Amino acid sequence: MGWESHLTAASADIDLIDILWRQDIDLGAGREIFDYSHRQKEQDVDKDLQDGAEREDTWSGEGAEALARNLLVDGETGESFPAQFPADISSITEAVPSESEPPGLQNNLLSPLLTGTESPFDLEQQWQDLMSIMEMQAMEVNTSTSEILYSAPPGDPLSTNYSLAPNTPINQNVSLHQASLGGCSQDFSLFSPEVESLPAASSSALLPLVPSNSTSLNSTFGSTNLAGLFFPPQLNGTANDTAGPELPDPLGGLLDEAMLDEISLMDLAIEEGFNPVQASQLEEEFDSDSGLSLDSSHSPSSLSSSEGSSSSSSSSSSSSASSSSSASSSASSSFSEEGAVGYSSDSETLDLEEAEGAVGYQPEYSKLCRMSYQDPSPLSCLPYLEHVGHNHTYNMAPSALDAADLPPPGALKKGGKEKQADFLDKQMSRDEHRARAMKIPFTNDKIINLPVEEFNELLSKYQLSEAQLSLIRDIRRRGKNKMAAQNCRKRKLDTILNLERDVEDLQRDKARLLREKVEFLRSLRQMKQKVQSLYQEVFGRLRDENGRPYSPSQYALQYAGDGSVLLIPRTLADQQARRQERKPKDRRK
DNA sequence: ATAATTTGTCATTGC
DNA sequence: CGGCAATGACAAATT
Repeated sequence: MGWESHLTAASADIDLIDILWRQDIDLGAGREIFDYSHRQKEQDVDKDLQDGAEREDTWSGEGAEALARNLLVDGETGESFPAQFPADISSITEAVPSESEPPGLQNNLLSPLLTGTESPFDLEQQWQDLMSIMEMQAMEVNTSTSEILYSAPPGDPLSTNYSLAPNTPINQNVSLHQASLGGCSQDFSLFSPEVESLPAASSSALLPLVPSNSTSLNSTFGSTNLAGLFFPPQLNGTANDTAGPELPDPLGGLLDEAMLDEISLMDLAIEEGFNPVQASQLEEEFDSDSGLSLDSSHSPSSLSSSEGSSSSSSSSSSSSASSSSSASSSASSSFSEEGAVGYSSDSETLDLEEAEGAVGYQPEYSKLCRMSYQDPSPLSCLPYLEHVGHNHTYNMAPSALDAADLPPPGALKKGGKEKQADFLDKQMSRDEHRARAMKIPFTNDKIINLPVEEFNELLSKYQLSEAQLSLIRDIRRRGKNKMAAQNCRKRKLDTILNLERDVEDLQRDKARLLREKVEFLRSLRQMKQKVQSLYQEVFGRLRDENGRPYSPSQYALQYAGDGSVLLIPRTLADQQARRQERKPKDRRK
């Protein structure tokens, strides 16, 4: 390969000569100064003559960058994690729809309760409305999780009902890490102490949670609302018999089908691996997993910082600072030498990976390794980086450079200078060859990277022909453009990485929100169940003037706004429930 | 040997 | 106007 490349390079050189001619002409250089033959000779010389000095220049910068890249690469491999996450999500989302199918199951589950205690519900209209809403939600929730959650045997309706409660509590323990339940539980306690007694397991689980954070739930479940919310579950039972399908959930609005699907999926996921208790931890882990990605917040800021205009980059900055410091420092040094000054800052802001990528000298890195030759180990490359840093010597005469350049680390062991020289020659850039051919008395590195003032000073120190001057100008122009292109690509890469990070962050947030939603729904479901049991308890203990129990089919309990509970005829309750239900629907539309 | 990537160069644009 | 950086496009070089 190497030889072939050489050949190609030779042909390319000829082309280059033509190009140079054109450029020279463009620049105004007289042909007389630059004969074609001359050029050919020069180029040939370039090929033949392999200056180590120029090579050193190339490598110094590149080598350092290459090293940096390796480090970065590792980091990137680490980043792969986030990628996994999306897959999980997708799988979850895909799975969701399937789960949504079995809504009936839940109804069945609830129905047993209803059958047992069903008819006797004499609830106020509000109660019914709330209940209906709750039912809807419960249905949805149940559909998603019913299968999993409700595995209780279909024994007596009552037993089944109660069985549900116990099951839920367990789930709560798992999922209920948030105070929402707490808030609910509190409400419950207010309502009636008995309720808690029924689902002992659930209540116990709930109680501890209660104190922590009930704000969200409380807000949603205002004192008035609470009654309604709680009861809905039971209503489900009753509603199923009477008007289950009819009642739309007011809360249902919150739960769109899509949402439900996701939730159901989430439920599955949670049940599989996400314990509610651990949920928070999991979330943290997720965040940490991003590791590379870091917090979403980081990314946006960093991007802006790096380039202002182009993109947002971000997250990497923080991470890069610590871990990459060593690598970054080396990289930065290389940068300065090459002259890609502009973006050194960017590289710093960026993660190691990014910085390296930006520098973009993977090939160079390999080259460096090759250069090191004697030291195949990657670590050996590091010393080169140091050299790179030192490359300033570069400016020295090429011959001196050659001698001093590579070998210093002790690389010269086997190969002999010749081999290394060959390598160096191969690594020399076209412009370096040209410069050598034209006998430019200073390094391309200087030509390219020196500030204008120093550059002019340098030129003034030598008497250079027009051809040499034009070549130097071209070298400077091309060199700067080369670095600009590298920076540009680096920037582009950074932008992409940052966008990917943002996507990962958003996916993580989405997953977290879904998890939280599932947990809330679960707690809500449990609360509804508790309300159901309470409702049954209360209703079952009511006696008419004759000491006989009220028929659930004829009467229902309704929760009044003032906190009182009324026993009203079923017909009234149903009517009120319908009225209240319809309004929310219209709003939705 | 070919396909895919990376890197260098040029032309253009805007500052 | 000249210089310079950024960037798209194309070509050469590498993998």
